[in-house]
Amino acid sequence: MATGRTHRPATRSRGIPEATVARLPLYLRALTALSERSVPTVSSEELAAAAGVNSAKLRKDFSYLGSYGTRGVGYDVEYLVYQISRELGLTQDWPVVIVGIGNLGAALANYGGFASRGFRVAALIDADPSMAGKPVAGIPVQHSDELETIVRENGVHIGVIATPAGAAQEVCDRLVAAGVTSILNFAPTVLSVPDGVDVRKVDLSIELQILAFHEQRKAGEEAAARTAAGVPAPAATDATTAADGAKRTSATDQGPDGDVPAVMPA
Amino acid sequence: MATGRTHRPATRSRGIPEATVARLPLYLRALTALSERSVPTVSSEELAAAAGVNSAKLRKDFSYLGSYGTRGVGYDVEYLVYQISRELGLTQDWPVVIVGIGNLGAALANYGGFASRGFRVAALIDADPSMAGKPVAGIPVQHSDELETIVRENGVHIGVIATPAGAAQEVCDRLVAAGVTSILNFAPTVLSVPDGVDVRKVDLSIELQILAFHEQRKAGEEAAARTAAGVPAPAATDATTAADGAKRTSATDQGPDGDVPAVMPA
DNA sequence: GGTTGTGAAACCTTTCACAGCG
DNA sequence: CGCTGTGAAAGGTTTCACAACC
Repeated sequence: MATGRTHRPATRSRGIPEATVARLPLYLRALTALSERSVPTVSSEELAAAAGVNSAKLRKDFSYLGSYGTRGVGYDVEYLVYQISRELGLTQDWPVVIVGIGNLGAALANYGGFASRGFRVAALIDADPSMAGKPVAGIPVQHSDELETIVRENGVHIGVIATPAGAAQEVCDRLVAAGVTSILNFAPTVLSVPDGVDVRKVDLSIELQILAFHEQRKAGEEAAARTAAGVPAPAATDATTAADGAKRTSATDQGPDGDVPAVMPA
Repeated sequence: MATGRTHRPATRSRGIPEATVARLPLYLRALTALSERSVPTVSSEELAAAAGVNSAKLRKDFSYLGSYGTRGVGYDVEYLVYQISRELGLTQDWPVVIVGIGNLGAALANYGGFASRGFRVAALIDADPSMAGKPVAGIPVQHSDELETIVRENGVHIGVIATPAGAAQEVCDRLVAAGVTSILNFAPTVLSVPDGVDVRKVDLSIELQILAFHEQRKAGEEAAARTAAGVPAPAATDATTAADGAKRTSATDQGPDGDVPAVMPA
């Protein structure tokens, strides 16, 4: 594993596990909802249910941030919102550029969740000259020629790539050269980036394929469960998958778990 | 852990770890590209580079599927494509419905990656009556009233939710009631589903927040590294900072790592 | 009473390193 | 020789369960 840094020699204090970091936004969302309903405090149990994780995990996660709760009472909603926001770096606002304004790019530009958190869409960029000037989500699209200028002048550190696969690497290179150090990639490609640049990848078809795997397994199980010595069907795996809680109909662990996109210090 | 079913006589073999399952689509994509270039065989090293993981991991992953390689040579591309496709359940085709045809829904409908794998968009559904009949990606949008009928008549097991947050739970309930057992959720909500239904969640703003966390940390490190006794900045982490990795510009481990969306047995 | 915070155990994932085979 | 396949070690994550505290 060539990976340059990543390792970080044990980073004492403030050594928040990746798995925990990935869940903080989930807690933040749940807390924000509570805050809007003016709920003053929550127990780990309640908050965990709202965020779709279990309470032991949530308490452990919070323990990495510090001791922000009160025994016998719970957590102060407002205070926690602030602490988590600060930890995630959302108390400042991050200018973001979106490159590739097709349907997906437009969807991203219109997505309210950005502005509500510490993100601001600084510019929309597309290679198609006929798009230039056209407003999307109230922001005029700019031509790729401007990419470097835009990134530099706005001090953009985070870029979103929503171009076709073929254009992604070049866009990535230009973003990085202009100063971007974090990239959210929606194109179905593995991006090469220099050391020190983080890439996260979101891939629709990969998510579906993972679902298909489990779906197939369900079908196999059904068949196998009733057929004892049945067909040479795709061998019903262990189980792991589904089934876990009682017959409850509440979400129990929807959040992060263990896969797909991830930060990679390049 | 109230383990509902799970029992199953321990069905040995075929116990593929979740982390591995999440990477199979990555390998498949890389292999498909090689296949298109008519490359007959690959070594674990080459394939790993193309998929953005390291070779030891890749070999371990493949070892769960069986021994499909040849020592001293590598893996047969076509054969591996087939084996992985089969393992993921992509040799059959999965009808999928997309609910909520806004920008995101349209982007999904237009996304080529679906059809190319074993997925077929069986229907597009939206609650807005004025959308009804309008073709998106060549498929006419149908009104939500038809949801149950569409799901049943097409034998749909996988549903994609791209509605606003407020509508997601209701849509989810209806999909599940009609027979859907796997859901890909793009709405920023935690969905409640009965036991046995898998949910995967893709959340744009969460991905950005995770990037922001690392971005912030980078800034903190820089400041701290040069300031020894500097400002009371957000507590600078350790700081492996400066030069340490090679100057390589290749991606090393972009793929899955350990967070975000995941299957959740409900 | 109730609920947090946390060591310790259990579990899962990645990485190492090399035996085994073509 | 080269490369796979895999035990074993290392590291990370989740869960347990209970002491500490309000």
